[in-house]
Amino acid sequence: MKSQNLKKVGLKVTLPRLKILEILGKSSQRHMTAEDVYKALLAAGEEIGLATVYRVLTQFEAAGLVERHNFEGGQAVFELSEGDHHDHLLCVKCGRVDEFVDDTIERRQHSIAEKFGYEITDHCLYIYGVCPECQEAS
Amino acid sequence: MKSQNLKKVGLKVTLPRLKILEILGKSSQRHMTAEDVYKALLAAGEEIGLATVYRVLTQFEAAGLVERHNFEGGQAVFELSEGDHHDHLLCVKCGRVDEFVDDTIERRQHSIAEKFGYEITDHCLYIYGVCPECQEAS
DNA sequence: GGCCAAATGCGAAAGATTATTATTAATACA
DNA sequence: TGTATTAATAATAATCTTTCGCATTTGGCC
Repeated sequence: MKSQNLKKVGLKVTLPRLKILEILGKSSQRHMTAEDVYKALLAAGEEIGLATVYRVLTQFEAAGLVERHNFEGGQAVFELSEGDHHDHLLCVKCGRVDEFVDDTIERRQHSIAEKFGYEITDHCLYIYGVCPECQEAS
Repeated sequence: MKSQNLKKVGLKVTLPRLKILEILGKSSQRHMTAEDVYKALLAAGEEIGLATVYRVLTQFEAAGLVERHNFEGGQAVFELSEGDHHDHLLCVKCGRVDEFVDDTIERRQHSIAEKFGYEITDHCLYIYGVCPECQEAS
């Protein structure tokens, strides 16, 4: 039950929050901008303001329910957290996003942070490139 | 000579461009926002508009003279390219930035891109954490 | 020095995100 | 279940970053 997730992190169970969680979970794109979420809500017949979308997404991020990514392009994208950390491959032509995990890289990151004396709070790796489909198309 | 760099990439040698290159090279911070550069120019007595700073930095990026990074925080930061690719460690408390290179990670990235069929155009790795000084302070 | 394309300055505009405030809804608890 | 309390929402305005448009200036070249 989605509402349990909200209660667990100390957020009131409200319609906008439930709907936004639902959109993030059901949409065919796992990575959505606030604007994408807003449009999806409108398409689903929900009258929820863009400001609320931003506010809710920011709260979800603080609560660890979603992750925010600053990909190139000026707009932040949000993705439902599912416990599993992963990194991203992004197509610069079509915007496609692939996910991957690499334990070797993860371990190296930790040893680098250690070497510099940092306590890691977060880390992200973005590989930009041209995906197979877009290579063929050109 | 800085002006050689500009000519080489097909940009006219103008005062704003030279001054911006100079700021990027001389400033104690290697990583500056457009606003930082603008303020540094003012402090140096140069009357160069913010719009010009953005325009010039974008051209420099296209020409490969500088790199733009989308760190957390909404503002892009720019750094003089010096041929050497490197990744970044960022302190979330004080904003300090450290640089590092790790060949193992670089190689893994390429093999991951290959596995997914991507042609890499760019890649960046940001590790966020608390630097040694900020750990002591808290 | 003078011409022409390219670059700059300034102000306005666009785009993304956050703040304000009155109103509404959810929760706790009688 | 009804009500008080408190937090959340809507709507709009504000802010912040970045870009655009156009008149003016400058750099490169003859």
